Amino acid sequence: MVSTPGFDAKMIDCPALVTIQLVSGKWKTRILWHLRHGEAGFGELKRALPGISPKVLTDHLDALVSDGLLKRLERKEKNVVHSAYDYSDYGRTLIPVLDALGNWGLSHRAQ
Amino acid sequence: MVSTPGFDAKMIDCPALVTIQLVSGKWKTRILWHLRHGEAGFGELKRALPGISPKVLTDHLDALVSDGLLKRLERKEKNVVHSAYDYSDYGRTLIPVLDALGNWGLSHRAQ
DNA sequence: CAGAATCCTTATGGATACTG
DNA sequence: CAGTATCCATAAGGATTCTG
Repeated sequence: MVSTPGFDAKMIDCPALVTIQLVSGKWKTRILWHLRHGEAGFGELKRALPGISPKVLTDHLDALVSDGLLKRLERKEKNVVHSAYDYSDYGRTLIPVLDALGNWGLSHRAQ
Repeated sequence: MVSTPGFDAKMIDCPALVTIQLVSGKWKTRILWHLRHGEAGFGELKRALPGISPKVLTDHLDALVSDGLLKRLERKEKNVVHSAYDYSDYGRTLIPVLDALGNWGLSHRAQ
């Protein structure tokens, strides 16, 4: 898994670490970034992230759901299961922070 | 090393990833957090980060310097070498972003 | 479709002893 | 003091195949 461990005492020295832990992982920010446009299904995410394997996508989504940033929506049409992922209310509060990260990244690494 | 690879094309889809990459690493945010109070020597950092090994501290500092966030200051008193690390001007622009991360971490994980 | 199961490679971090 | 040099453990990520 890529999930976040419990609340480590060491984090007290560094509040930023708490947040970083939640979004660290090779594909987590890209998943979160993609979902800014609204929910997306497993397959859509897979297509949006060329190169990711189903196992790794599952790992990352599980971690994000388990950390409470995303919620999983399951719909059954007939006997076909379709699942989608979207921000939870809690996760949505992180978006401005992701914006701050993104803006810094753009202005300091672009060109 | 813990240094950041070149500018990956995939990052274009996710500007936040650019920033995250620079501060990902078990001790990087803690190092950066500590340096907010001003420069610190190798030994001081080591003491401030209980549990870190000299090799890992070196790895992380090298990465941060190589990514341009920190600068290394070397002073020779007699034949004794003392080195200290501090934010570069470039690195200092990241502080508000670290604050955003820290504030989110405090308000959403504390209690 | 949406994963689960397996197996495998490598990156990251760590312990310890040593050095200019 | 400020690191190097080694060797080691584990976690993170990946490729592939299979299934309800």
